[in-house]
Order: sequence, then structure tokens, then C-alpha cells
Amino acid sequence: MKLRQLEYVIAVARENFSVSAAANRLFTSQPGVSKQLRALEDELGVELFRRNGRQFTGVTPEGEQVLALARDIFSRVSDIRDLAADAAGRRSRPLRIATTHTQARYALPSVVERFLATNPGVELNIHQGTPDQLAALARQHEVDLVIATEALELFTDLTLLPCYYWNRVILVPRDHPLTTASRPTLKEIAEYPLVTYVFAVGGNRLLDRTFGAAGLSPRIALTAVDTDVIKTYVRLGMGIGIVAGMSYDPAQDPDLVALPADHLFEDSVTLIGLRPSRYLRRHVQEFISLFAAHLTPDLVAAAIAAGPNNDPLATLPPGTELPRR
Amino acid sequence: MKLRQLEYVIAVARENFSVSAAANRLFTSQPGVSKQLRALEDELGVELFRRNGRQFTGVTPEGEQVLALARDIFSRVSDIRDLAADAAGRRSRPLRIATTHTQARYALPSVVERFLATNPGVELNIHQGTPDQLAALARQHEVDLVIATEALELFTDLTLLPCYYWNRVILVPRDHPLTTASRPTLKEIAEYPLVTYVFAVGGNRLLDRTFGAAGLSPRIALTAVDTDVIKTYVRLGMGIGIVAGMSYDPAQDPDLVALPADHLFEDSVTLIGLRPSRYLRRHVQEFISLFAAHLTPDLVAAAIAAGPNNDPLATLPPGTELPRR
DNA sequence: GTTCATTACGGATTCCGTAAGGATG
DNA sequence: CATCCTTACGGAATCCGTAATGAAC
Repeated sequence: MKLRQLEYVIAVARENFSVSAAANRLFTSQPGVSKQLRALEDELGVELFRRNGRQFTGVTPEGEQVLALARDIFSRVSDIRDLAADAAGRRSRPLRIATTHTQARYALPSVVERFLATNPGVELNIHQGTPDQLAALARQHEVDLVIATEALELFTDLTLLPCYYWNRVILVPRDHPLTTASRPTLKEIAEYPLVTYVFAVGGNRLLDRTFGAAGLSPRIALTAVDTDVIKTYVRLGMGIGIVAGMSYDPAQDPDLVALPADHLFEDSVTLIGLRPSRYLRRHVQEFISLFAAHLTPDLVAAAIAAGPNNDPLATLPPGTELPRR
Repeated sequence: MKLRQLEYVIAVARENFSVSAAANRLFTSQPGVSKQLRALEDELGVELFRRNGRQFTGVTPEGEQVLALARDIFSRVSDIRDLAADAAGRRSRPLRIATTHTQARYALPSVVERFLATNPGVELNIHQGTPDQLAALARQHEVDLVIATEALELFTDLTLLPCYYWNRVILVPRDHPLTTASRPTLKEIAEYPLVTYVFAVGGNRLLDRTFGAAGLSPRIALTAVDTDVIKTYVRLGMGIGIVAGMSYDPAQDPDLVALPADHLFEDSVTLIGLRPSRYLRRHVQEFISLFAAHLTPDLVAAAIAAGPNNDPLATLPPGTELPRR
């Protein structure tokens, strides 16, 4: 058994069972791949791929298990390379972050600025998406860390660490009737169509639960992944916005008013998600510390070693005060 | 990076950092090992071993991490080989079991008999030891499964599955005063010096807790790992024995009397310990099913996938009745 | 007929083992 | 001086890529 053989198995599975495509992607010849696959199957005494004549059509049950183990092995191989690169002080692979629009637009810029200032050589990739897309990216090992706030049930296989509390504001045009009420009630809000994040409603999330508990079912005018889009429609009078407090800036949005809503909705917590039991590259840890100063290397290492968790706040030492923004 | 190189790193560490010894054990030449080690270090750009001149004296911090990951990788490689051997119906490696004397002597014989009858080709190795030795064997991947009853705190890194409840009897010579009491009290027992298992006392185990809760601190005459040894000293009048009920056989021990003690001590549970997240070979599963019929393949697979656990009974579906013996 | 995997073969590389060299205690 | 790792070198095995072959859609 050779690492190269396992690599080929993974590549062929990834390329929808095309040996040619796998060879192409690996910059090697197709007969070479074919031969190594056969050699591995001979050594193991089991067919790993289902074949229709000479065509590869899928994996056998054994192939499936081997594939899972091979992927695991390559995670570790990659960890070895990463930790060696860290130790040797070599420039390492890009830091890949997956997050939602709100984080990327409002929370991350200052962190990114500081990170790039102290780590000039490092390339930073920010992938933006909806929570389900983030979960997929993390699961396929496409990113080093995920920053998310909603739909935590999608991240059950990750180690989650809490970063800060946040809450919502009600965004209305400057001349809106609601501006007279300094502390609007849920009932008053529910009079107007709402404009909010796609993933904030449906699936019994906080907004649904809060309105539902008050016996209200507000009309959703439209949802967007993007606070800027939400603001646009609020300006057009399509409804009132419910957005993260951090995304309102009086200087940027002089025609809008933000009414506090933290008396209506309970605090949410923004989380970092990491793949458990993996080596954490130095730059990843540095980024985490810049984003959430209380997440020290020791604490993060302990959480990663402990595996997936569904109670992020429990990873903090008792008495830790989480910031809010 | 090659599997062979990682294998060499592990072997050198295992042989107390002797390259020659590692080469010997691997049936290859010493310069070959030396060269591959250097090649790996060159590729990674990090020294993995501490050297004093040309002598290997230990590992560097990076070497330590690489070593841990390499061992992990080889676990999976071994899993691939095992599952392929199972699928191909080849005879697989010996089934290695680590357990205590009481299990090996009284609980296992009938299981082993049935196992060998249905699996004629399989070699069975039973390692016997104290709980701490069992834990060490499991941790070093020397055995496939551990069967233990005491000192569960030593097995925190294993997946534990419950097999059956058991309890103790009081063993006394036929003419002993206690034989007049059909249900002796703790206080009556504590009048006499005790002879029991080494690992049953100390460290706040069940015997300590039970006597302690009654305000008693009995004198321990002697402890042994071995029920047969305990019986010998009971016969000599050195004290009264507290042993597992299953180890008393009226036919074998006509000169001894066993007084029930399950009204004094709470039931203990015998457990199987497995390394989590590892492939479970067919023969291992078969042995488990013979030993504890309620531990079905699906149930065991789910428990292994769930990782280490410290509440074995929780692995069973609700309502399962555990046998007692 | 086009696509795709297998087989065949020649060249380059890698790998292993023996032998010699140098450092350590 | 005995032990142990490193370096040097020759032979064997492996591996890769090109070309030809055969099966499938």
C-alpha cells in the first residue's frame, strides 16, 4: 500500500469515477493511475471500484470504507506537512475562511486589516455563503474555519467556539411611523412587512420562535443574504428591516433609523467552527485570536482535541465574559 | 512523504531511538532506514529527531507531533488491510483479548470454546493482567478488546460496552462462625480480616465506598490478582474472601462455603473496551456477540463511532435488560 | 466513431543492500 | 575499541510516460 495509491483512489472518486479526469488533475498519465489502482486492489484482494466492462461506475462497499479511511489518512498527511511548514517558518497555504455576508462586511474588515499587517506574506481567501454552503465547505475540507451565527444544527460535526454576543436592530426609513416609538413592541413591528436575512426565518429559528411565542406571525416581505440588499428594500419602503446591530452605521445610512431590538430578541452568539482533531496552523490560530481575543491557543487546542461539541459556551473557562457588539 | 518513511519514524521511536534496532526489527538494512529518515526530514524541512552528534537521543517537539499523526495514519492503514482481509474472506490476524484473571478463568472458557468451534482457523491470544496493565495494552494497540470490571477510570480513552451485572460472595471455610448467619451484615464481615482482589480496594472503589458508608474500615489481610490464590488463603484461615460469585463452584470447592453478598454490595458491571473509531474485524465482533448476545453489530458500530464514553449503560437502547451472573 | 480503460514496453528514477568512513563514549 | 550513524556505490525493482489494443456508449 502506498500513499500515492490511496491518493489515486480519492481522486478517481472525486472525479466521478473517471480515471482519465483524475490523471489529468494529478498531472500524470492515465495508464499510471489505472495500474496503481489495480495494484492496490490486487494487494488488498478486493475490488474497490464497481466496473461496467472497463468503465468505472462507482465504488464497492469495501471501496467506500477504504475511501473514508484514505481521506482520513490524507488529512493527517496534510497535517504533518502543515505543522512542518509552520515549524520551518515557511510560508504556508492560504488561510481560507468561510462566513456570511454580515461577518465579511462588518465584523471582519478590521480583523483582516490587522491580520495582513502582522502576516504580510499570507494569502487570505474569504468565501461567502449561506450557512448551508458554509457547512458544505467545511465538510469538504475546503476551508480552515467557518464563522457563523445561525443554523448551528448544520455544524454538528465541527468544534464550535463562541466569539461574541450580538443582537438586532429594527431598520426603518427616517419618516417611518415606528420612529416615534423609542422601544417598539413585537406587536407593533409585526404590523409591517419584514425584510431580513434568508436564514433568519424558517426552520424555527430565533425570529420565528420569538414572534411565535408572542402569538404573532408577521408577514415576510422578502429575505436576502445581504444586509446591503435589505437596506435597499427598506429604503424603497418594502418593509422594515431586522438586521444585526453592527451593520447599521449612522454615517453611512443617514436616511435610515435603527431602533434597538435587544429588548425583543435574545442575544445571539457568533461562532467559529473548526474541524476537530486537526492540526491548527499558526496563521489560523492568529486569525482566531485577532477575531476573538479570549480564544487563546491553549483553549482552542483543547476544544479541537475534545471533538465536535454542541454547546460552544461550555468550551470557555467558567466566568469568562464574552464581548458583545 | 511515503508510508515507509512514517513507518521508520515510528519504529525508531519505538526502539528507543536506535536506528539499527529499528532496521533489524523491520528486516531491512540500517543505512536504508537512516536515508529515508533524512529524506523525510529534508522534505518536511524540520528535524524530527534530536541528535547528539550522530546518536539519536529523542524527538523534537515537531517530531512528537509527527509521531502521533503517523501512528494515527498507520491505524487507518491497518484498518484498510483488516477490512480488505475480512471482505476477501482471508484468515485474519489473531484475535487478541486482554482481561483479568476472573474473566479468563470463569467467564471466558465457554465463550472461547464456542468461538473456536465456529471459527476454526482463528488464533486467539488471551493476555491476562491487572486493570492498569490492560489499559496499557489497549492504549498501545496491542489488543483488540479489553474485558474489565474495575478501575474504569483507567479506560477513559476507550469505548465501553456493558456485558452483564455481577456481584460478590463471601467465601469462608466450612466450619467458620459466619456460616451460621445466612445473610451476614457488613459489620459482621468487618470483624474478620479480608482477602480479596488487588484492584478491589484502594482508590475509593466499591468495597471502600461500601464499608466507608457504613462507618467501617475492615482489615485487609492480603490481596491477590487471582481468585484461586484468594481461595488458598481462605482455606488457610488467613481471612474471609470477597470474590465474584461466578468464581465459586460447590463441586470444585467442597471445603468452602459461599455466603451471598448481593444484599451488601451494589451490582458491578463487566465491560468490553474497544478503541474508538477503528475498524472492527469480523472475528472481534463475533467474539463480542458470543460473550454478550445483546451487543449486536449495529449497536457496537454505533458506539465505536461515537468515541470514548464514560457511561457504558447509555450505549444500550432504552429498556434493554442486561443479564446477570 | 469517439471515449475510456487496459496492456505493452523503454527509459528514468528510486530503493535496497554491501562496504567504507567518521564520530562517540 | 566497540558501537552507531552517515556516505558511497552498484544492482535490482519500481514507476512513469508513450504507444498500441480493446471495450463501451
